[in-house]
Amino acid sequence: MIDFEKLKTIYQIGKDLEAQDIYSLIKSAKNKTYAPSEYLIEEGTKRRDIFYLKKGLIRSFIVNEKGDEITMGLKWENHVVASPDIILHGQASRFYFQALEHTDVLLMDYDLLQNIISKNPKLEKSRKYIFQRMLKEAQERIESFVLYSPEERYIRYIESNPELINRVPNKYIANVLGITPVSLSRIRKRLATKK
Amino acid sequence: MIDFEKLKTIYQIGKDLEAQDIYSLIKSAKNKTYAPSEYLIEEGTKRRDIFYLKKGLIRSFIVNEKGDEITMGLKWENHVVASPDIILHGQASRFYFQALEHTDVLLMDYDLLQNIISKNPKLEKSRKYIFQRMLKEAQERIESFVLYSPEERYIRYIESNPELINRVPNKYIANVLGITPVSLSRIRKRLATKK
DNA sequence: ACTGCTTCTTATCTTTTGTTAACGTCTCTT
DNA sequence: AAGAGACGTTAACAAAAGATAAGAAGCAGT
Repeated sequence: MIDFEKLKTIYQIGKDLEAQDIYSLIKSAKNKTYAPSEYLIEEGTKRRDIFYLKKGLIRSFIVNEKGDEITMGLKWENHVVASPDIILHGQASRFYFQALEHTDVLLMDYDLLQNIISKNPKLEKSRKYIFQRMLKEAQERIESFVLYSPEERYIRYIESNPELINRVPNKYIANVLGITPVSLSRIRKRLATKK
Repeated sequence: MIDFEKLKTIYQIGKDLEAQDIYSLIKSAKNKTYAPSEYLIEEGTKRRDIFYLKKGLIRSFIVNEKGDEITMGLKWENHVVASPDIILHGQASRFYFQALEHTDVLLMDYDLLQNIISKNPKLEKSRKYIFQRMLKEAQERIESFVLYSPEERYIRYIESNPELINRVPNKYIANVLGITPVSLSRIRKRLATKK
């Protein structure tokens, strides 16, 4: 039976695909849904899943020595999500990936995906595109840490992601910016009184 | 005439290549040498060069509104160097890339390289490998900003790159860590007196 | 509607960082 | 050999951030 939902998503990810390529992907990808607070990936997992976010919001966090949860990243619609520990290092994930909203994903095994891509040259363009986009995001984030103060970082973050402030608790945003929630609260007050 | 130096380097980058692939790369790649303080890439450039560092040390920096040079990154042997503005954003480079030591590189046009890779499926493995390595590096750097204090960041940086401290002025390392040279000097003193 | 929990803010205090400037040391140049 | 720069350190002060705790506001669940 044809899963039109899935087909639509895959078609959006990899344009210019041939029927055979699309079929390969559909066969191995799975739709899945997560309720708020459910985990896509838990700490210690080695399952090499990679997720494409169709709808919803995911936070990744790590539990430090003190037992505090530190939010590393926030991802939403059209982002690709995977644990860098598993995919890039081949280790068990130190991170949790948790849905903050009702979240719809398309997921598949990373190695299987890479195999399919390697056997379907047309897909290489998509792989290159996704890697480049991830690198671009990472690069920009590093820049923000090196070049800007926490206050400037916050201004830039909400300016480039204005929808987020209504979807995510500030304490998570503080972590992403590399500061404490208390400090973010003070920054917000400074900015409010300046204007 | 055969350039054995070049051949050797290319062979190290892309293992399992066929003769035709190697020939494609050799034909388009160029060896180049830079003296200390020479620029590989200058601000404003759009030349889509990508460099493989055979020997030497490169710092990338940006000049901010105050006119200060902020060092964004340091790269040395076996790293791949390119301007993210040019390669990932298609814009003119905001960064300078400057040799700090006598530096030997293999360079080629990025688009040409991508073309060659696309036409030589065997090379896809190398592309994937390089992208993954760059992502891994970026990911780890972001982690260090989110999870650790400047002091911890410094300790980790010199522990994982012990050779660097003797090759690079501290003021550049301070920038890379997202702090001022004065602050790094204080951190170094704190660490020295602790022990 | 009430209770409990989470989030955000505010306050206080300590620690760290940024800023600016001065000083010693070292290197390179002339 | 003298002078100029570059680099690292130190000092002094202001500004910001971390840590901890307490209170207010909002939300969820019963």
